[in-house]
Amino acid sequence: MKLLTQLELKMHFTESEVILSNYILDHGEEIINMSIHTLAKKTYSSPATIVRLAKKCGLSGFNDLKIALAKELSLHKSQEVDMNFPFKKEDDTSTIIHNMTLLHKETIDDCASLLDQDVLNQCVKLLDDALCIDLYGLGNSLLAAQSFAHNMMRIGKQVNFRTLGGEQIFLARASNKNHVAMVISYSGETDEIIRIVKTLRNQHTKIIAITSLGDNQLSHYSDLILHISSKEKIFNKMAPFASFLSIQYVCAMIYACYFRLYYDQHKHFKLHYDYEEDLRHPYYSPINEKE
Amino acid sequence: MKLLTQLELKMHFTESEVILSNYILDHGEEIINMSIHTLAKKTYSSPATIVRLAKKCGLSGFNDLKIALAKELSLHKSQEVDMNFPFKKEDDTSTIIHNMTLLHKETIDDCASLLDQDVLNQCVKLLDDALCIDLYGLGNSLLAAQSFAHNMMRIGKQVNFRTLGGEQIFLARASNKNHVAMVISYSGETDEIIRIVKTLRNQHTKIIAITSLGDNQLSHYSDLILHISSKEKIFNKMAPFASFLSIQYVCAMIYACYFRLYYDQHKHFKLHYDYEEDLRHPYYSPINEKE
DNA sequence: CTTTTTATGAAACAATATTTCATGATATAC
DNA sequence: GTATATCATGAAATATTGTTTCATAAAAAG
Repeated sequence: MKLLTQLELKMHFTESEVILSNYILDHGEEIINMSIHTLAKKTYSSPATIVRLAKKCGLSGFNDLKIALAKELSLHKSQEVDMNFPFKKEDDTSTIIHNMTLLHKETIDDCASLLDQDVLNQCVKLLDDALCIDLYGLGNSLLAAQSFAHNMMRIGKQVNFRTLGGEQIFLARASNKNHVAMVISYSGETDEIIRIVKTLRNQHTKIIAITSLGDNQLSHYSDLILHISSKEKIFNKMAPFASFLSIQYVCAMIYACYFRLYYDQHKHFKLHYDYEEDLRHPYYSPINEKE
Repeated sequence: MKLLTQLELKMHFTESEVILSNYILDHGEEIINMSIHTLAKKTYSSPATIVRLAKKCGLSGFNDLKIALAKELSLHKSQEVDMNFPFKKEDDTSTIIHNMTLLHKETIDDCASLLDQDVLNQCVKLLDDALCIDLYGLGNSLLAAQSFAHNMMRIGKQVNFRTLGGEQIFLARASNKNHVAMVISYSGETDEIIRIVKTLRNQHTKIIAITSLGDNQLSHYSDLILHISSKEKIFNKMAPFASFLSIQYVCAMIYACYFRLYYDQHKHFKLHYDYEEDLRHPYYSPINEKE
């Protein structure tokens, strides 16, 4: 049986053992860095009593108890983080890192469960057939999708986007039925984005939306919809970590599935992680070149 | 940093420490029930060497090492994905999603274990004291850090960067001892980056490097070094997913810790996830305005 | 009221961990 | 090439920490 469970049950515990077990339950992490004599003093008992308790719990001694405690406490740490308040003012660096790491992993899990395989396959098909792929989005949304554009271009598929404010509408006006537009917007209700989507519709451009769950105008005008995590509220108090990561994740999945179509063609390419190699040797090595 | 990670990395380890660390990695659970003298005998070393290794890993001694080991081993190991070949040509969409999701989560775990709390705290202190923060990096590296710049600027801290090719060197030349430069480069050996870092040194600019593990020129010239996962090889066959995510993760941690410093000042701000709200109402609500 | 059982901690003891220090190896300076 | 400094290392001394013994006192049983 688990140590912590036994300490809670206090089966056949004597008076001083009850005091001791309560102290251990209340001061878990501290005990681990305490000597048996210190703990004896704090609980107004003795080393002998502590060792007796440890043995009563099926352990060989106090050090064994410490290790059992360390193991169980490392598992017991709660695994839920509030996406809108990942940490408090009083939290120390270690807690912040822990919570922010969890937030990242939770976001990924969340996005994975929202990802519709069929829609993803249809998106990849659409992108493959497209003459031109155009990205639309504001601020962080477009930023998160830019690495997707870079990746696609590396394997020879053109992806266009405009970063200058207000210029995306011109890209939309210049598109046609052979284009596929990827429109990224969390709310799916921003005026500028809706204006763009309406324009795209007029041009008969195919539209893939990456947006949060629920009905919104963007979804209404789109051919295919890929959902991203909506646990992070629109008015996040800190920063749009989850939103950024979600978009990036969905784009990575699209890319991966697209890549598979041309796996043999590209698997021998030397693709450098951050363009540094590309900057040294601006052109990719040809497909048939030896590695 | 996690103990097991450090034992694997063997940074600045001596010969006998390497033997010892390998033995510990191979005999995890056994070590926990072993005395320091027994372990010394098994590894043909001495108690002194073991204590030295423990201290080198930031622990107080052998018992502390045992506890750290117990904690880390109790956390079950997740499935492993080859970061350089996350999926095969024959894999179906569901497998690709599964593997790519794991790759993302593994990368985050990996980065979390590589993150040095003390260095992070020092970075935040440096950034807080800085008159100006400048970002340097090529391609994806800079892209991944741009959302950091946006987040920082939202809470009133100026962060500069240049995206036009070759222009970053001018930013470096214009910096001085009151500036802090964040230089992001996976290899830490790209000519352009080294040229920039040397310039920054001449200008007495403080340098924070975000780079992969191991000695590289960038690390050599930097004041503080934050490491990112190096499991993804430089010549990744598919796309620099892990590299991009790693940089973004480290930047998110810096931002979160920086944010804490001014928690009260900013917690009532309405920070929108993707600038859409900002575009509607270009100016933040003042601090004292009711929510 | 005595005897037995039980709980308990002080202290002696044992084990385990840490530090010191001498040694030899290696690198660096002269 | 030699002198000097630096480093890695383990034996031994030392310190710390954990365990056991045992005397005592209180409670329960006879």
